[in-house]
Amino acid sequence: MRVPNKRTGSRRLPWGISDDSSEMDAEAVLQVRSFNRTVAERIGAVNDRFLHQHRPMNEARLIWEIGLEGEELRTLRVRLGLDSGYLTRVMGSLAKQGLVRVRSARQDGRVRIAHLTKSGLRVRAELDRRSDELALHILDVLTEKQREQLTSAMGQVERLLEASMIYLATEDPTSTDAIWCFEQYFAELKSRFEDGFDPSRSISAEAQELVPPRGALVIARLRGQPVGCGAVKFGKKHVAELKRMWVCPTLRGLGVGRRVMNELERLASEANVHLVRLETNRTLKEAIRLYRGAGYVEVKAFNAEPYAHYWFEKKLERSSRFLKKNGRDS
Amino acid sequence: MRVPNKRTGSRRLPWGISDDSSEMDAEAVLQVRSFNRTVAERIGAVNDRFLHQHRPMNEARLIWEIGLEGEELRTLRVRLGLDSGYLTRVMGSLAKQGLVRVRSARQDGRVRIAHLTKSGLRVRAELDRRSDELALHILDVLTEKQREQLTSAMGQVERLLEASMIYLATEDPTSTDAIWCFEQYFAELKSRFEDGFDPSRSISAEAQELVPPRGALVIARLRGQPVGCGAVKFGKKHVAELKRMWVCPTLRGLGVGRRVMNELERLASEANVHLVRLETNRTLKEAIRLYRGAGYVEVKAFNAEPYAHYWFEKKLERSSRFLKKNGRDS
DNA sequence: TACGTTGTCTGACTACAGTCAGAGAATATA
DNA sequence: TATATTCTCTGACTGTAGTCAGACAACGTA
Repeated sequence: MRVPNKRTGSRRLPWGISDDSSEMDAEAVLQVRSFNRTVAERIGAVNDRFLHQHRPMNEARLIWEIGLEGEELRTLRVRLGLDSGYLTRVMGSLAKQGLVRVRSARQDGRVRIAHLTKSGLRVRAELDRRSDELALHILDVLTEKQREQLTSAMGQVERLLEASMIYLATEDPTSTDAIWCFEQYFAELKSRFEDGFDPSRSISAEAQELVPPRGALVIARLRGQPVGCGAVKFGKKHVAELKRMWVCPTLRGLGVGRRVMNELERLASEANVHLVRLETNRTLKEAIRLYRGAGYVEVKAFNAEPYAHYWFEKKLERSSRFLKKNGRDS
Repeated sequence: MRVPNKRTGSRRLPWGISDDSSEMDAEAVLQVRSFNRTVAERIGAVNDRFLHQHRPMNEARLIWEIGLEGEELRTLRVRLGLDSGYLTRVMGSLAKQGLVRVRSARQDGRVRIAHLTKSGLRVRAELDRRSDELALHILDVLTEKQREQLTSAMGQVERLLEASMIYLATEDPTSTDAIWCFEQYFAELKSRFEDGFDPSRSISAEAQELVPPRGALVIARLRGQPVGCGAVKFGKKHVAELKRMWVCPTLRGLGVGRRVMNELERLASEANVHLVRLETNRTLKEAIRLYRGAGYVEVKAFNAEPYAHYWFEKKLERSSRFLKKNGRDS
């Protein structure tokens, strides 16, 4: 796992939030530790035994992930993080038990596809059932009110833990993931703007403008999947423009946009930018709130972007803060 | 693990709460499942790798559990649920690494006691540090507000999951655990009553009165530890009395008292009791609320208990509910 | 057509988790 | 004093997780 890397990676970002990690509430740390111990370790172990009952964990995971429609081995390998030789063996064991059948793909003779047999599907349904049963067993003894409290608290913990697992990286704007993010972004603009959105009418941000030294693209990821992005174009006279700020709808309100923006500002600052500007559409209320909250102030139009209603800018403090932080943390 | 037993055990109790488990909110079940998957499996696995880094899990657990003062092997065996042969081997491995020293106990030459050496203590401190670090890493990228939300939600989840892990059993009132519970109960009365509490002045409930056919003692346990109790004395004319209702202070408000009471009522009902009575002191406000909420109504004093201010009673419905439920669930 | 790449499979490992049967010493009990 | 019990230790297992190197066929590309 990349936990240590992720960690040092996050440390280097001067989000302003990690500022006080040394003075962080000791009670909070204790609560998280206690939670880890009680829930992640103890409940986790009980879960495994109860759910998989006599079936090796990886067999159960595979049966689950193959799903009803079958799945390519290479996909499974990546998704479950298994060694290719190991996967072959576990798959062979499942095949010997008559739970899966593996065949080559039509289009590409190299890739192999696993399907669940009928009895494989039965086993999968059984896993599903036990999962339900475990959940019911937990809820069973609680009162209605407690159940509501528990599920809502669980949802919150999940969401915030996921937030803490999101990490940022500067990436190539021509990668498939980058293009996917841009598509999501455009699709959202199109659906939200009062009169749609046509990228060709808007001010461009070509791929070559989003790589050093002309700019940068930051992608936020959760478990390897892209969940947000933001770009910056370094212009003349120490001025830069923010572009394509997008966060996956299900993960909004968790500060991802803020983190992306801070990272873009950091990159701009490193590129000797003194002023960051951006324009936005009036329908993007969360974004506008984000900008204002981060210290952006409204100015009059500095370009002719047809879809924009507001123009913002923010002076970057060129104090020793960033340098000091980078020096201290890296 | 005793999960399955616990489950059927809990199913047999007509708590009135588990009534609707079949119609239980499907969303709640989905939320719990999702939580189990995300938190218990994923985060749990990351935890382990990160915390133990290259050290076998059981070695790490042992180092942790031996603690600063040392611990008897038999205690460790029970606490961690390890096979005795296996424990010897793991302990041997730790000894070979110079992390622990094992010696025989003075009083009893059979029992062996493990102590951490200096380098063992260092390793333990390192585990401790990494545990902190992991917590910090989770909190790191969150805003102050999110941190508060997360820790409070974590606390709630922990508490409610623990509530769901509490199970009840009818037990022998002369066991050390039963006596411990009574001591806790008396100690609490003594500290809360306006003029203290002296058990000898109060109406008795001897051990032999709390075993069938004269009565029963129910003990609530969490991870094997007693955390609450309640007793019932079956009297003449189909009348029973509730006694010694106590719940560990840290676990109040989770419905444990209610569950104990329901179980006592069920036992009374089985013993052909029609009316349950109890008396209580005015300082025990939660208990009074519990009784009223469960359908007990205040009546005039039916005994001369010197510490009582209120007397309550409740008619047990002798409908077919209990019988039907028992028939259906067992 | 040659060559590198991709995806899979095999063999040969290591290490940890966990179980079972039985030996042996120290202690408790009849 | 004889016998049972408690606690630990040893040996001999099984099964799962996980790694590494290399073989090989199918495919894409120069």
